[in-house]
Amino acid sequence: MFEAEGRPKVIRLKMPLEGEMIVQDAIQGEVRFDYGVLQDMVLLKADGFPTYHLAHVVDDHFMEISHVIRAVEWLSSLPVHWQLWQAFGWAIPTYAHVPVMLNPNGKGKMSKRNPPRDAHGNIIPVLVHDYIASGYLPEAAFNFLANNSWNFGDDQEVYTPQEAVARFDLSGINPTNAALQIDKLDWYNGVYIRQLEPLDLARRLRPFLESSGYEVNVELLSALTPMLQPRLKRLSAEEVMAYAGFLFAEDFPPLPREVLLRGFKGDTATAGTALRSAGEALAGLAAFDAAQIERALRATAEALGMKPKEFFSLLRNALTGQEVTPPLFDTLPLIGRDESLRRLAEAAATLAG
RNA sequence: GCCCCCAUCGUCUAGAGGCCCAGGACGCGGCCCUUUCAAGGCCAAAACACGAGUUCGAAUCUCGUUGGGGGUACCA
Repeated sequence: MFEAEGRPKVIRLKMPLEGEMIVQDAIQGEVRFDYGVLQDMVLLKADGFPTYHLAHVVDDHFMEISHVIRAVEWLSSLPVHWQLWQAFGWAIPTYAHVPVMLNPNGKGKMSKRNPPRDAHGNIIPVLVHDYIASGYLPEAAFNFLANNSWNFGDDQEVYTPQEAVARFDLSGINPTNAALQIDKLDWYNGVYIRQLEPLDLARRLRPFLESSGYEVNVELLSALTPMLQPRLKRLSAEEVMAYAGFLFAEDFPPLPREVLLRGFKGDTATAGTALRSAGEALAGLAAFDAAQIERALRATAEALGMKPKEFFSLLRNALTGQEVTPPLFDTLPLIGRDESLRRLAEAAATLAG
């Protein structure tokens, strides 16, 4: 009669009206549902296409799927699927409903539709791809994720996928929903960055610098990378520049007095003397390498009766213009002897004038 | 509303009745190292949601409450 009237029709799965259904889940254990509250779900829509429920069971049967692993939000539809398997008379695969990832603040599940935000209101990435683009190493992301709702055991936090696979078992998954702790991802990332071969790190850093518009001198980057390695939290031009921007600047214009004297408590004349003395010491070196530079500069500081801290902060100001840099002994060779001497002389001149 | 799942430090977790006045990690605080920043080392603070049971004994078992999450579509 419906058809005669031209009305659309669907095909539903008839569920028992009463009784209790017991399903098995590898993580949640035995779950019970009253048939009374379960609906007759649509299997074929009016347009003739199957719903997920039908497609899932039919597809997975013919694809010989052994384990269905999905998030707990699917647990509610498990009875329908269970009933379908039984209706078809097919063997039911192992179901495992894993906990969902909660937003970092623990409120609501992670979703790209409503991305979480940090304390500053910035969007926190949701897609794995976005994490990679944000400078997180795949190996760090894996390790971090693996430690959510599961753990390696033996109080070991850092491990490889191979090690994890060897130990992993569905029954070891903690059914509790877990909030993502981005701070810990940052820590993992640092751990993995430090484990990289320096040249590998340099290679991975390069595209991030280039996409930010920096021209990369491969030799310089390779020499710089070991200094960056213990300091970087992520692969990002921003972090690299925070430490070594002075090596990437187009030119190095004269620095104002307040920059040159930043953090220095002594008088200007003393500062000027220190810079000139450092220049003289460096000029006389047989080789411009870290070991010789360190020996010469420490001797100079001692001769001047200055504490290393005040002496080196003056040099850092004059040579880099930055408050934070990798250790000077290592970075000076990257600046080069001539340019280093030029910067020291220029700074001394500024202070004298 | 109804149904389902979950519940240990701020966060991720260890813990499957006595080994726990609860262990590890991140973060936080302090100290050491130190030319700045990191890294590294050491120390500290920090939790069994609550209430009833069961038991000689409960973070571990049961029930309830509260809280959180999810589902209630001709979406996945």
